[in-house]
Amino acid sequence: MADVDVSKLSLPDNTEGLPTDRVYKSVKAAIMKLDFAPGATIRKAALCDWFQVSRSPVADALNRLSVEGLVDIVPQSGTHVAKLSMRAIREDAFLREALEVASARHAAGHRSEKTIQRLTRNIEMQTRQVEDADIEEAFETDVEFHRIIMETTRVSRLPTTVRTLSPNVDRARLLMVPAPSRLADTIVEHKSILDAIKRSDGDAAANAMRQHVRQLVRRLEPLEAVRPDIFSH
Amino acid sequence: MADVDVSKLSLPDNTEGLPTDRVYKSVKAAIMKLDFAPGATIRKAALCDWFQVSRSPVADALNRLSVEGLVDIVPQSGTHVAKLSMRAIREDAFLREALEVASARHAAGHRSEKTIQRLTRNIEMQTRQVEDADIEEAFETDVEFHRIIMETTRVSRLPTTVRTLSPNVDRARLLMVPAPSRLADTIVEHKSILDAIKRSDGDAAANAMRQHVRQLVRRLEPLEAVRPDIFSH
DNA sequence: AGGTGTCAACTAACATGTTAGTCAGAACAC
DNA sequence: GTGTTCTGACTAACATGTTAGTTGACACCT
Repeated sequence: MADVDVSKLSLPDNTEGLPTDRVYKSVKAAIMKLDFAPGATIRKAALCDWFQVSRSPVADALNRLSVEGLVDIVPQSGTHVAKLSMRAIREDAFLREALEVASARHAAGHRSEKTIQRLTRNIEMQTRQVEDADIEEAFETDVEFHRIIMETTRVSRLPTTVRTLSPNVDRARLLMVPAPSRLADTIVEHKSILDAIKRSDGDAAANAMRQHVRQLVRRLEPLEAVRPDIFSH
Repeated sequence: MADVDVSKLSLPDNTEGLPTDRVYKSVKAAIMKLDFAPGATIRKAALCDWFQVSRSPVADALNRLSVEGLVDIVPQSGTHVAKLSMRAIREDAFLREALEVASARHAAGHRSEKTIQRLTRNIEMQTRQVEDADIEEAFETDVEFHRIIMETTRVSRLPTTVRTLSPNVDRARLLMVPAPSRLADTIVEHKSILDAIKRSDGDAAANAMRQHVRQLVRRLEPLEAVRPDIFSH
């Protein structure tokens, strides 16, 4: 498999923070943005050259990514960007669904005026952004909607945990062409989640969130056939 | 804070596997069994002596444990066993509940005769073990009950993920004196979970599992007052 | 006595030399 | 042409020397 293109890495000259963290964040971002193709070989020496650091911080950073499942390190052989697989995506999606649904149920059981206000405004904002075809911003507002709900749980690491547990869902999502009709559907689904939270109806909030999250993986299913090069069976 | 007692580590002479893995597994086990007291200082040099390896594998192993939240590495200063905190326990418990509940719902929606048979036998076995006061074995059978349900999801890493996401729940659990009456309650709760799965009633299975899992954290709440030495507030 | 500055000891992070395992390809046998 | 063996280049893992940041204790000043 071809090598990754280190020139796609960000912050090569930024010298702030610990070298290990710089390499970790930079490589992780490249993998999550698909700038590093799934299956490609990562050459540690190339990273050492690029960041102008020794092998230690590079090895440490890749070890961390290995724990998260973003790279595969074959002992005494080589390091590769983890391939996508429909199995991994479905597994990730199960974990994400579990945590998102539990968060929605919690939000309904512990609703506050403040939260409802934030969610209401969020939906209004996204509605406007979709009308104006601001796809990029609408996407970010969508993520924010989920973050607001997760924050009600007071589990501070929840947003990070969800992303860490389901990296393949996020990577695969980038391969989809964003259908405008889907954005409208998203808003409808968000509204029904908010409605359930307003009524303090935990079951309804959980069900609405479950339906919402399942739309994503449902739309990811066809990807494997379209891009077999970056999928491992 | 006092240093950890390296002599409590297992397998000092076992020379199989990669050094990094040996150190990692050994130290992790010591932390999870509370052989390494929460808050105690881990001296890397002592680990090097104990395992007869250089600083590299020790540092790598502790980095992995740091990512999992089991040790706190203070840059250029020192490494400590993560303290317990009721906040961390509640956060862990939320994640565990979310995943266990989702698993139970899935089991009810995808029930097979084989699974029902295994769960039925598991409950019978635990009933006998409780009658015979085989506390240790009953505990293991309890864990197995949850594992069977998680296996229905086909998410192979689920049992590992649950444990990795909630280490503080497992550590705190060791501090409790096992009340015999609790074991009897456990069996009743397992039965109601199994009943719901038999009926393919996802909502009921989820609710039963939620009630069951919440018993644990409810019983952990008083611990902070009893053992303030290993809790950080 | 209480607060402050300095310094020495200790620590993790980083650099680099060394070891051993892996793999692709060449050479060879059939 | 096909399958096998060998070999050399490449890799991650490990050992060890070096650097720089933190901490706590002690002396010193107020």
